Amino acid sequence: MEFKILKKSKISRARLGILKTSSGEIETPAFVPVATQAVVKTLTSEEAEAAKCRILIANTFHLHLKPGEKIVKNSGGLHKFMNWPRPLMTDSGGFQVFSLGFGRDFGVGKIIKNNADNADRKTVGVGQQPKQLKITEDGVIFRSPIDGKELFLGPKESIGIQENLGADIIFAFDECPPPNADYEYNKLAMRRTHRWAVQSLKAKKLKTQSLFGIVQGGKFKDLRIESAKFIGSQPFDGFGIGGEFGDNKKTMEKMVGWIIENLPGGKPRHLLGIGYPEDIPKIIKAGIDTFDCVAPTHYARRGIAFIPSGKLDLNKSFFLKDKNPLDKKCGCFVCQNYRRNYISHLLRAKEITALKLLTFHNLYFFNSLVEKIRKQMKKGEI
RNA sequence: GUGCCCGUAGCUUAAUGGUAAAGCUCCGCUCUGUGGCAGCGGCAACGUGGGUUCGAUUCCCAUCGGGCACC
Repeated sequence: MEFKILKKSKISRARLGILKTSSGEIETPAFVPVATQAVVKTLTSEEAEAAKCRILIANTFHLHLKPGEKIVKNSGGLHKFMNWPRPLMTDSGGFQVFSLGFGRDFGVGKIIKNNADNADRKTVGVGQQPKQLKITEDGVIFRSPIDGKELFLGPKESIGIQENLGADIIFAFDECPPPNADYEYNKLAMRRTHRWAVQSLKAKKLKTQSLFGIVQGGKFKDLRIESAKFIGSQPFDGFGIGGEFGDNKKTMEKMVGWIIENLPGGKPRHLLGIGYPEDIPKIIKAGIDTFDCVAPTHYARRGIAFIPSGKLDLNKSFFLKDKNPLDKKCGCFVCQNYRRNYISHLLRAKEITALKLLTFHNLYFFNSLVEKIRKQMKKGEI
C-alpha cells in the first residue's frame, strides 16, 4: 500500500491524497460505506459502485460466524466472493466487544448524550465484565449470537481471519470501551488494546494487506495522546481511531485533534464509525483521510433520506402527496426517476425496493458530499 | 315475519355494577467500526333512546345496525 498526500490545506489539517491498495486506488478524503456481511445491504456490488462507492468495509466477526472465512477464502477471497474488485477493509471484530457487550447491557451506542435521561446511568469501572462476553488479557470470549457456542477472538485470531478474508486494509483487534466507562477502565482497556496491537503486528504474515492500528482512550485527553503516540510509534501502515468522542460535535472535533497531532503525518488515518453529514467537513478538517459510518445505509432502511437541508422521513404520510424527487438537485438515478410519493408508498407497503432506493440515494449523497469537499480542497477553500 | 347471538379506539380484540386494557394503524421522538431492527412517548372507544340503581359499558326494555337459524 502506498499513501500519497497530494495537498495539505493551509487553513486546516485537511489533506488531499491517493490511497493505493492491492485492489486499486481511491481518492482521499473518502467515505467508506459499511458492508458488514460482505454486502451493502439491499444493493448489489454494481449498484454500490454506481452510487459512487469506491471502497467498502466488511466485518471479521460477522463473516467468521457466517459463512466462515474458509468459505470466503475458497471462493477466491472477499473481492471475488462479493464481486467487488475495488479496495476493501475489514474491521477486526473489536467493535463487537462493545456492541455485544457493555453496549447491549446498557442499551447505548458509542455516542451517549449527557442529558437528564442519562444522568442516572451507571458507569463501568475496572473489574466489570459485560454479561454476554468475557474480556481477558488474551482476547475476548464471545457467545455466538447464532447458536450460543463459545467463540474466542484475540489479536492472533482476528488477524488470521482477516488474512483469510483477504481485504486490502485490515485492522488490529482492539477493545472499544463503552461511553459510560470511567477513566481507570479506559486506561486499562487502552493499554490492553496497545498490547493487542503489537500482537496483531506480530501475527500478520501477508504482505499484500495493510494493517491499521487503532487508537483508543475514550474522552480523556491524556489517554488519547498516550494512545496516539504509542500506536503511532508502531510499524502500522495506517491508523484507525476508535471509541467514543464525547457527547457533542464540538468535543468530537477537539478529541480527534488531540489524536491527529500525535500521529505520524505520512500515514492514512481512518475514523471508525463516525460520519453524519454534519460531521464530515469537521472530521476532514481535523485531518481524517477515510471514515466509515452506517448512517446512509442504516437510515435508509428506516425510511430516511439525506438531502442537503437535512433528513426526510419518508414514513410520514404527507409524502404520499409529494411529487418531488428526494432531492431536486441530486444526480442519482433514484432522484432522476422516482418521486417521494412512490417511495413513501413502498415504505408503507413494506416493499423492500423502498429500502434499496433510499440506500442508493443516501450513499450517492454521502459520496458526492465528500467528492465536493475534495474539489473544494483542490481549490484551497478548505 | 319469528327465534338466537353480537355491537367497546381507524382496525382486531380484553375487562368491569364504581366511566375502560392491549396489539396493529396513525402522530411525535431516539438510533454514528449496522438489528431490513428496536425502544420511548402521544391521539383515540363503551351504536342510539329510555328504565332499574347512590352509580350502568356492564342488568332490563325499546330502537338501529350486523350475523346465524327457521318460516
